[in-house]
Amino acid sequence: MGRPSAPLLDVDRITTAALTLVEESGGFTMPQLAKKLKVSPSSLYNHVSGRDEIVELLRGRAMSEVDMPEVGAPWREALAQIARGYRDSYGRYPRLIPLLTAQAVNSSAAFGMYNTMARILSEAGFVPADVLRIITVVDSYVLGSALDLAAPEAPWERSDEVGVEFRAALDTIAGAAGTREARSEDAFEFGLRALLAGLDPR
Amino acid sequence: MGRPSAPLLDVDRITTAALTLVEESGGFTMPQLAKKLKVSPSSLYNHVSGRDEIVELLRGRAMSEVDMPEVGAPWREALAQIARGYRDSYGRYPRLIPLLTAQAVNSSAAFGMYNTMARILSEAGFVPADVLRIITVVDSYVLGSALDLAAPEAPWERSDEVGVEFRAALDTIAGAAGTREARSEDAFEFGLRALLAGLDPR
DNA sequence: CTGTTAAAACGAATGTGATTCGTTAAGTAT
DNA sequence: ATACTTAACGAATCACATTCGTTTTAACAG
Repeated sequence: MGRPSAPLLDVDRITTAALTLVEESGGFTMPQLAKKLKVSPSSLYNHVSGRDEIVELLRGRAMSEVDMPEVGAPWREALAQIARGYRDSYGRYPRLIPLLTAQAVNSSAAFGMYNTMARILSEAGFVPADVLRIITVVDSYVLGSALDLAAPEAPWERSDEVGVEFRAALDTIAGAAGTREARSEDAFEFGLRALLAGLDPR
Repeated sequence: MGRPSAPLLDVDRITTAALTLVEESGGFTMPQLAKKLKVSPSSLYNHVSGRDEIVELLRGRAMSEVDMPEVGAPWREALAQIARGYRDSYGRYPRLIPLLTAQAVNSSAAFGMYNTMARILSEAGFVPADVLRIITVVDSYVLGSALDLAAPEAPWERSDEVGVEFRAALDTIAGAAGTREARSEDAFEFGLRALLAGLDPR
């Protein structure tokens, strides 16, 4: 067939198609991707180095949409805003998360976030060792919450093996009609508040 | 060759070999597993339904080693102990974690933990809705921390793109000679304390 | 223009992985 | 003994990631 007059592919189209596939089916393969793009699998390698690079592109796509707080805001608010934005950027594409956790982070988009958090915490009066701890903790909590959001269903969806206290807790969600997604967000917000409340520059 | 006089395989041996492979190489494939067991790949299917079941067996192996606090302990202590044990059970096999996050939870080992947490929190005076929130939050935090532990290296191991405050924070770990593993645990402990400090039965 | 180079598609081929199936031989119950 | 089940094997199938050689054409230098 030879080279087409107008290019059929570019990195952006590949990324978008991959993201669509992930959202639809929870994953993607090179043949699937090629099919969606009406192209043969090997053609993809003219634009990306391989499957791993596509995963990194997806990470970049998800992370790009985090916005930073304005300077001067109270540190708890600022930190909460970053954490929320970070978590939401994952929440937009829940099924993407398991793919991202399987591979080492390479996106530079994360750096801006780490830097901003470090500045906020330093100005709040935390010592450098605690700054690093808190960044790690927030990072872990956000990632864990994202995984919770991505879980196809809560593991406790089976009525046996559940004790009375747990049952009482589960009954509260049976009444209130909230989606699993909404409950995940509610829990995230609750935990974030608790975490921030428990921090203190001494 | 036909059936051997003594069975070469059983579920336990398969699980152990798979765990060894994961620890050694970060993953396992059916052929690798068969080779390690000196058996042909297809023989494995006489004992397990497939690869996914082996992953679930690995989860069970990791989770089985969490011990529960004695009754009557202060709720913060009890909760902290569970969270630590939960996290340590992952920490024993760090390279296992990415495999587990890629698949839905099916292990009943987690139930005992959820039930115990529900009991502790109820007795501490938390309302059912908050009990569920806290269980979710702790679950997320532990899983996220486990992922942090499993990460091959912190994403900020590149000197460019790092702001001054962040650099100051990073310098604190350059001096003190601690392993990445130790730092991860330190951060986990720090965050756990903050989280529990921020909780209150009202 | 014209000739060369590089880009972008393709199809074929390779290697690996998961899984299934038919066969065989050894244990086990009747 | 006979029949059934268990647990191994090897061959075969199917999907996937990736590489390579080929082809067509766009872009560019003279």
